[in-house]
Amino acid sequence: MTSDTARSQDALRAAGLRVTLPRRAVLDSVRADPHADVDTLTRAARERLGSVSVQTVYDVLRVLSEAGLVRRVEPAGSPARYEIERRDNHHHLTCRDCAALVDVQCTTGSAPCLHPAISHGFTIEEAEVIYWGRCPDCTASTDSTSHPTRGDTA
Amino acid sequence: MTSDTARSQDALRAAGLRVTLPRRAVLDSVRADPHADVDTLTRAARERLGSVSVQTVYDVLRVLSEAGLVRRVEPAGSPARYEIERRDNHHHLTCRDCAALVDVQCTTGSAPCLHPAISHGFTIEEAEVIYWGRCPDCTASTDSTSHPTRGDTA
DNA sequence: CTTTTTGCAAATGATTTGCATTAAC
DNA sequence: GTTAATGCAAATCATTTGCAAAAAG
Repeated sequence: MTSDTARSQDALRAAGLRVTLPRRAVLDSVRADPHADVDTLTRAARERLGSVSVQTVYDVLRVLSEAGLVRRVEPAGSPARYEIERRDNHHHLTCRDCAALVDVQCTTGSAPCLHPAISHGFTIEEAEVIYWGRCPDCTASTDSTSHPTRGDTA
Repeated sequence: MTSDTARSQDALRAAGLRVTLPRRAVLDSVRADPHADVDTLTRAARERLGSVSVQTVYDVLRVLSEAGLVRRVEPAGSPARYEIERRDNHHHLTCRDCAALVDVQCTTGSAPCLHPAISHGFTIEEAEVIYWGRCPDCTASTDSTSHPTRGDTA
């Protein structure tokens, strides 16, 4: 028990973030329940703390995501879910009906592949690939310069 | 002009859908402006029709998506965008700053690949892969039987 | 003429914002 | 002591729902 909390504390320190009870509780909760959504994480954090506001959980998750401690998974049509960032290039398998979400580790090394090593019994209908990055304009204006208003569509 | 509208009319008929002015207008608009969002499509459809309600555009897009005529692209953090379904296994490149969205055609045939043939000048940070399908439970209960409430998390 | 589609208004639900209070460093 | 984090309420924004009126087959 203490070990997990200590681990979270170390992770926060290592990331240069202030160590607070809500941050430790949320990070512990993400570790304890991978793929939990904000609502679930709020309840889990409350069990550890007594009380935390939903907005604080949102704030903590945003900070942890930006710091690279957690990864936000946001399949279209269901609320965002969170997992500990493992930097292992794993992907996700999700159910169109019940929104179940499981990890998939690819066989082909670093490149995503169409047939995941373990399909977990899922019937796979589609592999959705989205490459995230910066467009030429935003890459150019990345340092401090103002970039095109978020929301513009190309 | 007439050719596009006729094409949409044929596509609707072929899909077994009723042909209505809003449906033709929205389908034409998607063809004319790939990756447009609901708001943009509503304005475009209004230019063609005089008036359509936003809710109708939503309804039409849902119907067209279900019929396989259009494909919904929903990168996390920006409103859904739509394109004509081409069934060509192409993927998307999106900008974290301005949400620009462009198509990517992979070189490796049917399997998604990490380095898109044409990067369009984007700085690529991450390849997000989500496999869509049905989990074992939902696969089992696919025919008429009720399935687990949408929203359950695994 | 029967079924589907449209339009409107209101509801929903996840997420963000602004600001005063409190806690970390 | 300063700066940053929390809590609360209210706002936002995309999207859905319910139901009456209109149009398609």
